[in-house]
Amino acid sequence: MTEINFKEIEWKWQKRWEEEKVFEVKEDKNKKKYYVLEMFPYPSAAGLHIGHAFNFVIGDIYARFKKMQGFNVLHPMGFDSLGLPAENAAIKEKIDPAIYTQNSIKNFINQQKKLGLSYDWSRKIDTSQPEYYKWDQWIFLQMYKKGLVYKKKAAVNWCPSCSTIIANEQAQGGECDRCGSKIEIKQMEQWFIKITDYADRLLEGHKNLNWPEKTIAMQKNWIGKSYGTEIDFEINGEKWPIFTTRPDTIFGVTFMVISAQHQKLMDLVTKEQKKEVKKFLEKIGSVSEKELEELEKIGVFTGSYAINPANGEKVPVYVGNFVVADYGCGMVMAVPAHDQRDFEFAKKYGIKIKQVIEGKITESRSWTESGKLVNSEDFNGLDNEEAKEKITQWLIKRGIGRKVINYKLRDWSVARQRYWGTPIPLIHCQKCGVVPVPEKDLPVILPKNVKFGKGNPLETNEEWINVKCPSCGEKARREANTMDTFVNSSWYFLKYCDPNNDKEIFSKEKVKYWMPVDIYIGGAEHSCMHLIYERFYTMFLHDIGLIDFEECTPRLFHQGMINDEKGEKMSKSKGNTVEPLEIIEKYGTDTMRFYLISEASPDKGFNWTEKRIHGALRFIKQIFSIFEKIKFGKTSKYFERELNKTIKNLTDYIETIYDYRKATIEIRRIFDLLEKENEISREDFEKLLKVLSPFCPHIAEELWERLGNKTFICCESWPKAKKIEEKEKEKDLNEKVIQDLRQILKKFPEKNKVYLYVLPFEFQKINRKKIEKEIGKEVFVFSVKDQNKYDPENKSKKALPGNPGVWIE
RNA sequence: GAGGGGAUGCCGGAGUGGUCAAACGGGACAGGCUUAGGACCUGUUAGCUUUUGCUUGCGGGGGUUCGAAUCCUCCUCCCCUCACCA
Repeated sequence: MTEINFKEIEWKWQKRWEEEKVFEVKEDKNKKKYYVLEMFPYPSAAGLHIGHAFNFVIGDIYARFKKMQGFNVLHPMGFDSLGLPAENAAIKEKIDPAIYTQNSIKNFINQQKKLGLSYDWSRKIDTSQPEYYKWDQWIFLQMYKKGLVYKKKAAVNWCPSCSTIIANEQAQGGECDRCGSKIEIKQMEQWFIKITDYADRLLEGHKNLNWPEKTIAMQKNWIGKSYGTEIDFEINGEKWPIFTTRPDTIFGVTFMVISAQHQKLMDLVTKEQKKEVKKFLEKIGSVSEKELEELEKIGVFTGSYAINPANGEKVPVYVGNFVVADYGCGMVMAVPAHDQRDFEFAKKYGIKIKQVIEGKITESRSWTESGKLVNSEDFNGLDNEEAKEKITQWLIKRGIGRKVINYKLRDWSVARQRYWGTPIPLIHCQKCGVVPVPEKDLPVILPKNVKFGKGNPLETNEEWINVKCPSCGEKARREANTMDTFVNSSWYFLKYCDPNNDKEIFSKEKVKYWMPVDIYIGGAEHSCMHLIYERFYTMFLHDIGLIDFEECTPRLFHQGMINDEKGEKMSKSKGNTVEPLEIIEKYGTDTMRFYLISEASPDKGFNWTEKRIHGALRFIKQIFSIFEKIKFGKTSKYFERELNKTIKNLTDYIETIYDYRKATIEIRRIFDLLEKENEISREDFEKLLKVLSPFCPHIAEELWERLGNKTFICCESWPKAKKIEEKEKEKDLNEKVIQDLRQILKKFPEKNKVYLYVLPFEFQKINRKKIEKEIGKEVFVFSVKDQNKYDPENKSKKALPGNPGVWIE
C-alpha cells in the first residue's frame, strides 16, 4: 500500500476551506439556521490543551453534520482574552498584556486550524479589543440606569496574591479560583450587580432548559432558595432578627449562636467576656480554611442573653465558628434537640437540651425527623409540619415574625483592582458624585502606560485617570477598577451574530435570525459561574427589549475530562499533559479526531492511552486500502441494506452527541463489511465518504476529490436512509426461520412434526403456512409466553418456555 | 450532611426485559506475509465439549417474570460537585 501523506492532505484542505470561505455564513431567510457554539477559550501562551481539542472537535462534528443536513450553520470562535492570568503572565515575563494576549491568540488560531475546525473566522471575537468591550461598558451602563449596579461596603473575598477582590463564585472553598491562595475576608466599598433580583427567574428558567440534570441541580443549589421564618429575638433591649426554617422548634431554643465574622458581633460581647471572645477569634483566625473544616464546632459565650419571644425564656448567646456570616442573619437560634450541629455544640459546652418534638434522642444524635410537638405550650400535639405554619402565623400576629425567602446567591461583585479588564465606565466627581460616562464617549479605552506593583495599576496613569466631569465639567477621576472577566463572556454569543457592528451592540434582525444558540458545548466547571451570569445577562437584555427570548443557550452539552493513562488529571506541573499538535504530527488530525470520540461517550471523558490511537490510525489506513482495492459496479443487496441501516443509525447517533462513540463503531462496522464486498456502486461509496466526513473531514475531502468530484464533500448533503418496511422485516424473519429449520431437518429427515417456539414479539410475524410449504412438514407455532399451548410431554429443554427454539418429532 | 453519576469479560467500554457468552476498540496468544518487524492480514481469547449443546456469568443478597446484565428491594464499594446555608 502506498504511504499516505496525512500532513499534505490536511494542509491542502485546510487551505482550500479557508480560501473558498466554505464556512463563512450570511443570514439567509430561505434557509433554516443552526447555531453550534463551543465555549470560547481563554488564550494562554501554552496553547491548546487536549481538553480544548476535545471540546472543539465535538462541536465541529456537529456543525459539519448540521451543515450537510442543509442548515445554514453558524459556527464561530473567539477568545476570552481579558483577565488575571494574562496580566500575571505578562508581568512575570515583563511584556505588555496586550502583546502577550495577541501572541497567545495567534498560536491558538494556528492550532485550531490544524484541527480542521469549521469555524467562520470572519466572525472572530477578541474581548480585549475596545470594539468588543465597548459594548460590555454599554451593557454596564444600561444596568446602572436600571438600578442594578450599586456600591456598598461589604465583606469581600480578597485574594492577597492577585491583590484583588473576587466573586463568591470564584472563591469557593476559601481559595482563589485562579491562583489557589487563601482568601481573606475584607470590608471594602465595592461595586455590585444585583443578580439576586433575578434569583427566582433564574430558577424558573430551568424548566425551559435542555441541560444536564446535574448542572441544573448545581445551579439550584447555588441559588439556594429556602422558605422560612424570620423571628425577632430581643438581646440587650435590641431587636435581633434571625432566620429559621424550623419555627416549629422555637420552644426548644436553649441558646443562640452568632457568626464569628458578624459585623455587629462586638455589640453583644460584654466587658467580662471580651478577653475570651478575642482569644477565640484569634484561634479560629489562625487556622487555615482546610483545617477549619476538620475542626469541631467551637465557640464562646458572649456574655449577652437573648429572650425567646415564644416563651420569654432567657438563653445565652454564643459566638461560634459554624455559623455563616452572610447567610440569613448571621445568627441562629439553636435547638440542640433537633439539629445535629446545635446538638454537638450543646454537648460540648454542657448547654441544656430541650426536646420539643417526639422522637428518640441518643447520646450522639439529635432528632431531626418529623413528629408531634411536646413542651410547646398551646402547640403541643400538633404535627410539626403543621406547627411550622401555625407558629409562624402566631408570631406574625404578635408582630415579631415574618415569612421570608432566603437565597444563598449573593449579588455579583464585579469590580477588580487589576489592569487587564474592561474599564468600568464611571467617573467620580466631587460635586456630582458618581457620573456614568455618556454613551457617546464609549469605549473607555484601557490605557497603555500603567505601573504594576502595589495597588491599582490604572491609578498610576494620571493622564487617564483625571478627566472632566461629563455633568459639571469640573475636575473628576475615572473609576479605576476594571470589570470581572465573566462580564465579557456573558453575552459574546450575541456578538457573533453581528461582530463588526460598531453603531449598535448588534442588529436585532441578525440576532433574531441566529439566536438562540442551538447547542452549546463546554466544560461542566462553568455550571455555577459563566452559566449563571450568562443566563442573567440574557434575561437583562431581554428586559431592556434587545432580544425576545430569556435563555440564550437552551441546549447544553458538557464534554467529559480527559485524564492521563493512570486516570490522573493532566497538569503542567505533573508533566503528564498531551499536546494536540504533537499527536497531529504523529498520527494526523483525522486519526486524532476519530480517536477522541471513539474512546468513550463524549460526556464521560476517558483516560488518554497512546496505544489506542493506533487503533484509530489503523482504521484510517483501512479506508485508504479499501479505496485502492474496491471496484465500482453494483452494490450487493445485502450491503445495500446494511448501508441503509448505517445511515439511519449514524443520523440518530450524531444528533444526540452522547452517541458519537456509537457512530464511530457504526462507521467501522460498515467499512469492515465493505472490505468483504467485491464491488460497490460509486454512489454508495460516496455516501460512505459523506457520513465519514464530519469525523474525518480531510481524508473524506481527499477521497471525494480522487473520485473526480470538483465540489467540497463538506457542502454535500447528508445521505437519507430509506425506510425499512415492516413487511420486509417479516419476510426476513420467516426466511431466517425456514433456513434454520432446513439446517436442522437435514439431520433428522425422518421426523414429521415441528414445534416452533418463538419470542412473543415475533409470534404475529410468523407465517406458518409458508413455512410448512417450504419445508414440507407439519408446523406448530407457539409463543414462548403462552404456557397453555406448551406440550408438557416434550422433555426437551429447548422447547420449554423461556427458551425459544424448536422441538421435532 | 445535600445533590449528581457509577460498579459489565485481561483492560477501556456498549448494552436498560427475549435476537446476549454480551457490540466495538485495546491487549494477549496462535498462524500467515515477510530478512525482520512495534507494519499488515487471519483466527482464538469464561469453562466443558469443541458441530449442534450444556454449565457458570454482567459489584453482593433477596424478589418480580415463562424469561433478568437490563425491572423492584436491601447492602457494599467508587467517582464528581457543593458543603457547618440554620
